[in-house]
Amino acid sequence: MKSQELRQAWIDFFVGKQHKLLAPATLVPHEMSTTLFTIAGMEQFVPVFLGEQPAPAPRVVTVQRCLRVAGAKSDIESVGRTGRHGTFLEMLGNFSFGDYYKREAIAWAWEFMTEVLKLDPRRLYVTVHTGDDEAERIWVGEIGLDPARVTRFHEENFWTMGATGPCGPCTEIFYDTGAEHASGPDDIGPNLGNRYVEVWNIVFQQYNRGADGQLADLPRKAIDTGAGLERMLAVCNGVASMYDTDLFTDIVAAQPPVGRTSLSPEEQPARRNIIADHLRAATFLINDGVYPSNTDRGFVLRFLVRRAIRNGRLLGYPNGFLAALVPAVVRSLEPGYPELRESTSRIASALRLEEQTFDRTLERGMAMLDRVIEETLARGEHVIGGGEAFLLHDTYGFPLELTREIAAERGTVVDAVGFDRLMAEQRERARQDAAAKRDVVEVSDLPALRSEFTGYDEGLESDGEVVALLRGGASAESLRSGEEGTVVLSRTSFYAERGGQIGDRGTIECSGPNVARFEVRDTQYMGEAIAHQGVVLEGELAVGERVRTSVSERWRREIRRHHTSAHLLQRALKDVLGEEVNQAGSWVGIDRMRFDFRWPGGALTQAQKRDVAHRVNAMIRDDSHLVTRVLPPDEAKKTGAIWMAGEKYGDMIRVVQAGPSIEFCGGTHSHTTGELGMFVILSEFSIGSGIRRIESCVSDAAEEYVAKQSDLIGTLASTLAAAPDELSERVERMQRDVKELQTALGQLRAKLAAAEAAAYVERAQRSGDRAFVGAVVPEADGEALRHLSNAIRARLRSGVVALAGIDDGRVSLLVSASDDLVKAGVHAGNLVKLAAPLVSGKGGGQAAVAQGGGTDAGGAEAALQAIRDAVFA
RNA sequence: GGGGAUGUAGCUCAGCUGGUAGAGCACCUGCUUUGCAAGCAGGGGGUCAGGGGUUCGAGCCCCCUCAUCUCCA
Repeated sequence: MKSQELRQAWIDFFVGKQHKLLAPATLVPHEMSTTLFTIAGMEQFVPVFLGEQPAPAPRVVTVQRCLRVAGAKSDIESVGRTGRHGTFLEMLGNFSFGDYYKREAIAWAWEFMTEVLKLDPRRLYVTVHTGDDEAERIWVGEIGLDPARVTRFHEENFWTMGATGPCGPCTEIFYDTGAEHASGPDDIGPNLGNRYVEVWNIVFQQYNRGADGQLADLPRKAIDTGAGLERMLAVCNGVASMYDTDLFTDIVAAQPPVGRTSLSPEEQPARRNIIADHLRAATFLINDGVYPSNTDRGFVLRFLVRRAIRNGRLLGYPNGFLAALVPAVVRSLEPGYPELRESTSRIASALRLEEQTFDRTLERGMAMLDRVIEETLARGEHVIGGGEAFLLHDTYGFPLELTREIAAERGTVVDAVGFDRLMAEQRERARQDAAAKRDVVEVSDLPALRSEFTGYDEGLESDGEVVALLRGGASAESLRSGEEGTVVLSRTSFYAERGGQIGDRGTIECSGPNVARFEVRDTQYMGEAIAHQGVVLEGELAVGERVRTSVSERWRREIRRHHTSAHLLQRALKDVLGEEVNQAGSWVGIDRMRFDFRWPGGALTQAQKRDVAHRVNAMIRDDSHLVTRVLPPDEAKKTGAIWMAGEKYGDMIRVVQAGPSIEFCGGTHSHTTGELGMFVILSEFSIGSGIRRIESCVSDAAEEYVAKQSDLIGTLASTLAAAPDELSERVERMQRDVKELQTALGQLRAKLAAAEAAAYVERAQRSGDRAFVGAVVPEADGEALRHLSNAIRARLRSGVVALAGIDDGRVSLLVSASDDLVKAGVHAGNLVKLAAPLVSGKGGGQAAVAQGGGTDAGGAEAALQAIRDAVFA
C-alpha cells in the first residue's frame, strides 16, 4: 500500500460516516497555544474543546502534520534507528464535539482496521484506562474482543497534551509485529517493548487541567483520535519499520551515493533515515513560514537542518546535497499536500543559505579547536576539558561529536562528564526561566463569544449590543463613569488588531434612552470576540444595551492609507528585487508603516530604494479603485494573489486588489490609491540575518516629513550660504579643508615644538651626564605636551623631560625618560606619582612615559622641582 | 524567554595590570623584476559599534543600547 492510498482511505471512510473533512493547521499553532509546534491532531481544536470557539461541525476528520522534537513525547536520538520514531509525522484523526462518543469511536476504529485495511484481528491488542469499565465493556461486549487481549494501564492510558489543557482517559490499539521483533522474553504485550506497536489512540476528552493541576470538566465530552500515518502504513505493508514505507524510501533513494566515510556499513542506513526524517520536517517548517534562526521555532528548524547536514557530511555527501533533495521530498508528499510544489524553490534556497552559514560556523570552530588541542598537548595532557568542549558548542556552535572526532584523530579525548554537567546546568537555567512564566490554558469564564466586524461594508459606524463587559479581567454587569474596562459587542465597526494593522480608536454611545459614552483606546481580539478597551466618559454602560459605535475618522483614514501602502510597497519590492522577496511581518499605524521582508541580498542601494519609492508613487498616481472580493480558498489562490506562508486564513478569504497588487488581506483599505497622496521611505535597515525592514509613510505624515526635510535643507543652505544643489559639494569641500588644516596644524605644531624644543634643551639642567628639562607650558593639553616632549627627548641623548601643561585651570603632567636612564632605574611613572600630589592630582604610567594631572596650577613649578630633585638625587 | 561570544584601517585580526592605536593582506607612488600569494622603499587610510559613567587619563573597567554569531527552553 502507498501512503496516499492510506490517506485517501481514511478520509473516504470518515466522510462516509458524515464527518466534515477539514484542512490541516500549519505546524505553527495558533497564538494561544502552549506548544511551540503543532504536536497533535487535536491542537487546532483546543479552543473548541474548551468551549471558547464553536465547533466547525459535529464530526470532523483531518490529516494533520505534526512535529515532535522536544519534550516527553519524542526522543531525537531514536529517530532513524527504531522503526517507530520520527520528528515529523502525519496524524490521521477523527473528532466528535459533543456528538458521538465511546461506542461509535471504538466501533469505527475496529471497522476501519479490520474491514478497510483488512488487518488480521488476531494481531490486534487493546489497552484501556484502569478506571474505564465502559470502554472495556464496549471492546469485549460489543466488538467481541477476547478479554485476554484487553489490558489496563493507568498513566499510559490517560492522554494529555502538556502540563495543562484538555485531557482524558484513552483506549489504544496495538499491533503485534511478531515474535521476531520482541525486545526480550518479557515483551509479551502492549507497553512492554518494541514487538507491540501502538497505532491508534482514541482519547475521550472530558477534562481540562488548570494551572493548579486540578481537573475540571469540559463543557461537553469529545472524541479525539489519532493514528500515525507512518506506523499504520508500515503495519499495513507488513514491514517492521516506517522507514521501509514509500514515505521514506523515496527520499532515501534520492540521496547521493555514499562517498568517503568512516561510518560502518551497518551505521549508514540509520544516518540516511535521519536525513530523510529531518528533511521532511524542515521542508514543512519552511513551507509553513519558519526560517532558520537563533530563537524559538527558527532554532529548532536550524537544529534539524544542521543535524541533517552533519549526517550528510559523515556519509560523504557533496556540498548542497540537502537543497538538492528538496524536489524528492516534495514529490513524496505532494499527493497529500499539493501546495508544496509552489514552495519548492523557496525551501531549497533557505536550506542552501543555512548550509553556507553552517560552513562558516564550522570553519571558525575548527580553528578554535586546533588551538585548544595544541595547548592541551603542549601541557602534556591528553584530555580536552569539558569546559572547553562546552564553550565550543555553546558559544561557537561547534558540535560535540565533531570535537570528539577531531580530538581522537590527534590522540586526545574529551571530558564528556564535564561537558554533560555544563549542558545540564544550561538546560536547568532555561527551564526554570520558562517555568516561571509559562502561559496557561484556562477555560474562560466568558461564553464562546463572537463579534461581527461591520467595517468592511458599513464604514465607520454601526449598531450593536453589549454582550459582555470586563473590569480588570473579570466579567462585570456594568461599567460606571470613570471606570476603565473592556466592552464586547455583538457587532462593531471597530477593527481589532490583526495582520499588522493596529486596533481602532473612537467612541461607543448608548443609542437608547440611557446616556453613556465610552472612549475606545484600543481594540483587540479575544478569541473570536472583538474587545474594545478604554474608559467610560459619562453615564453607565450595561450588558444588553444597544449601542452605536463610531470609529475616529482621522484614525481609520490614515490607517487605511498606510495599510494600502504596504501592499503597493510589497508589489514594488517584488518588481525591483524579484518575486522571491517575501513579507516577514508588518505593522501599520496612523503615521508610519513598517514592512519586514526576507531578502538575503543585504542593504538596498540608494538606486533600488529610489526605484521602489518611485514605483509606489506611480501606482498612487494611477489612482486605481481598490477592489475587494471574498472568495473560497481555491478561487482566491487562482487570482494569483500574494499570501504569507504560515499565515492562517479562514473558509472565506478577502482578496484585495490595488492596481497591480493583489493580496490576501483582512485589513481595511483606502478607496483609491490616489488617496495616499505621496509615499516616502523613511529608513531601510536590517532586523536580523536575511530580514530587512522598511519604514515609510504616506498621506499627511509624508507631507509633514517632506516639509521638515525641506526646512532642514533650507536652514543648512542659509547657514552655509550655498544653494541647496551645491550643499553636498560644499560640505565635501569643507571636510577636505578641515582635513588639510588639521594636517597643516600638525606639521606646524611639530615645527613649533622642534623650535621650542631647541630652546628648552639649551636651558636643560645637567648633573653628571644626566640632563633634565622641566618647564611649565601654558595652554597645552596632553596631546600638545606629548609632541613637545617627543621633540625634546629626541634632542637629549640622555635625560628626563618633565612638562606641566596649564589648560583651563587644570594641570597635565607628562614625564618621559630616555632608554638608557630607564635601564639605569629611572621610572617616569614613579616620578609622576611623586609630583602629582603637589598639583592636587594623581597620575602614573610606565617607566619610559607617564602622565598625570591635577587641579592646582599653582603647584606646577614645585612639582617640576620635585621631579628634578628625584632625577638628580 | 534565558545564557555565552564578538564588534579596532577596505579585509583578517593583534593590542599585556588603564598610560604615544598596531601587524599582515589590499590600495597609492617610486624603484627593481617578470614563473605561481613577486621583491624593496615610501605613503594614504581609524567616530576603537553607539551612548553614558568611573578616572589626572579609557580601545581596555562599569552601566545602557544596537548589530552579528551561538547554545538552551
